[in-house]
Amino acid sequence: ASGEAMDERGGGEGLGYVKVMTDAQMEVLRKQISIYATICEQLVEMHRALTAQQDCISGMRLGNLYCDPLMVPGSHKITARQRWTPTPMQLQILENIFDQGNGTPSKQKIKEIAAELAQHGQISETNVYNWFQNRRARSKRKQAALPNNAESEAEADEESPADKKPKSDRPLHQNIATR
Amino acid sequence: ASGEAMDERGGGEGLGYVKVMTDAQMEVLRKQISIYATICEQLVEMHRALTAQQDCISGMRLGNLYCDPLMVPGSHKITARQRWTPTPMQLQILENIFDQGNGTPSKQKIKEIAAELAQHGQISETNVYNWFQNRRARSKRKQAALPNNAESEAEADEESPADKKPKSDRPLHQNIATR
DNA sequence: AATATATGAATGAACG
DNA sequence: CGTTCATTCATATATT
Repeated sequence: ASGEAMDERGGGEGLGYVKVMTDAQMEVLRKQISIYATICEQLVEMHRALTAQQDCISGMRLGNLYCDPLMVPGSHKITARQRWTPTPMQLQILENIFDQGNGTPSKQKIKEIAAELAQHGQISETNVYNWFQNRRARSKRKQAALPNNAESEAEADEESPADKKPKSDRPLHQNIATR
Repeated sequence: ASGEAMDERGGGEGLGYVKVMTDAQMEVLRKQISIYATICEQLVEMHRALTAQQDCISGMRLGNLYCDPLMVPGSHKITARQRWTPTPMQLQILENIFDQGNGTPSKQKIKEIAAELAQHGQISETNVYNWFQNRRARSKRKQAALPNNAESEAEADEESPADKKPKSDRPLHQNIATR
């Protein structure tokens, strides 16, 4: 039970169930991701091609901030946030690194990562450090929190076979233009 | 998708099983899609900005790739996630506990509370944890609001178990430039 | 229905 | 490091 204890949301009725997807639904999602991945790659490439020729339009760089790839998360960059929010691209990269298993990135590593991420948006080494700290802590917490809850009287709420460390599941399409 | 999971694993047993995903897995996918969606949006926008000046480079239009397709309706509606909603009974109990002043329900307490609430409806420890976090944070924020107003703030450690959901101040920052 | 508000959940940063 | 705080996001509910 409590497979993903720290993440499950109570459904509604007291009936203990595991929310699941059918193969068909899964297929839809897979396809969606695939489409996005493809489009992203194409767009990134296209962008490269375009910017490569931007030189001829010397004056028109839109300043230096010419909508650099995936700047600013939610929307456009107009809103100055006080706290850092990783851009999708940054997130992708971070997740990738995290999934590689090498736990606590050394100070040196942090620097490198930050440097790379800086190409995709504003970021500081502290941000990277915090991110890894949080990521790890939360991943851990998720995995815990399921030992005992047999005290639920009369509730046949116990099962959920698929339980594991939620860490190693690779989102089947993780990498795109990680550069 | 040929419907069911009749692929590998010959599963001769008459009971054809359905391959499914847990909530956690689903969440991963959802996030992935979300990220891609965002990246796509930004890339497209970026592309638009660039092509706007492309006139001098006429030959480089790359056709109309614009991933305008059915997806990316601005907000990725791929997977509407539902959230836990406390039953009146659960809410009552939670409020009671909260009003008892013990500001920080330790993990152990959380477990107990969750166990108790489970008798009145589906719930998880995370739900309880979140509830307290939010309750406290919002109670606090409310206090901080309108410091110098004729309204005296009979707040904090009052009782009134059945009381809840007072008026809200003005967050005034919900959505920003949402396209 | 469209908009506004309430509130569960996610998460960057800070604390001990 | 583990835990907590503060802020933000997304969705459920209420209001028009």
